[in-house]
Amino acid sequence: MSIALHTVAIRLRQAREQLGLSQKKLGILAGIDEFSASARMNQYERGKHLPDVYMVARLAKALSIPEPYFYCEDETLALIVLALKDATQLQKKSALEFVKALDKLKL
Amino acid sequence: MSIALHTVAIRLRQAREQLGLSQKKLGILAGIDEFSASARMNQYERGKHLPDVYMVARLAKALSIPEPYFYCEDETLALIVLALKDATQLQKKSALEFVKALDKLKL
DNA sequence: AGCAAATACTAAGTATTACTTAGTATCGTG
DNA sequence: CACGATACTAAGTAATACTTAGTATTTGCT
Repeated sequence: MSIALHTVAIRLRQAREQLGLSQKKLGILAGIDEFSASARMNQYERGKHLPDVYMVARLAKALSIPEPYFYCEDETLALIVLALKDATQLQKKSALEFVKALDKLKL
Repeated sequence: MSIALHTVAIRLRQAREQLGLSQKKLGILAGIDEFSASARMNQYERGKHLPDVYMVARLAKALSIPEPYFYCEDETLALIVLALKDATQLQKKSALEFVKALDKLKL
C-alpha cells in the first residue's frame, strides 16, 4: 500500500534512467556527499522525502534538464519544456507566438 | 544586503499582484489558516522560507496558474507555460511538433 | 549454481527548516 | 491625523529532511 508519487519523484527517476546513472552517482554529480548520496536519492525517488528547490536545481544541472521539467505533471508539456532546452531567445519568442495563436484557434 | 530571491518567490509575487490579492487573502485561498496566512505568504515572497511542492501546488490552483510556471527562470518559457494553461491535448501536441521543428531550423 | 560487487532501499536519530504566534512597521484613505 | 488594511519580522515550536548504519536485491562473472 503506497501513496502516489509526486511528479518530481517520477521525473527524477525518468531522467536518471534515461542517462543510465545510478542513484548514488547522480547524487554525487549533484554535489551530495558520497556517503549519503545513495540514501538521499533513493528517498527522493521513492517519495519518502522531497528535494527542496535548490536540490532540484542542482539535479537539473547534473542531468542537463530544465528545472521546470520536474514539475510538469502533463507529459506533453514536459516534452515541450525539454525540447526548448537549448532554444535561443528568438526560438522561444517564436514558440510563444505560435502558442498564443493556437489559443485563438480553438483546435 | 540581501541574497537574490528564488524564482518561486518572484513568480509568486508577480502572479499575486496580477490578480490584485493581498498576501493574506491568497494564503487563505490556498488553504492556510487565517492566523498564519499573512506571515507565511510574506516569508515565501521575501525568500525567508521556501514553500514545498505541495504548497506551491495549492497556490498554483488558487491562482489558476500552471505549477511549472513558478519554476521558470526564463521569462519567455514562463509565458509559454502560462499560454498553454487551458490548451487541449491536441493543441499541446501541435505546440510540441512546432518546437521540435524549430530545433532543427536553428533560427 | 554460487559468489562478489554494485545498486537499491530502509529505519531511526540528529540536524535543519518551515510554521505559528505575537507583534511592529508601513501604506492608503476618509 | 487616525484607523484599517497590508506588509513584514523575530523567536520558539513543530515538522521535515539528512546522515548513518545497515539490510535487500540485482547484475555479472567463473
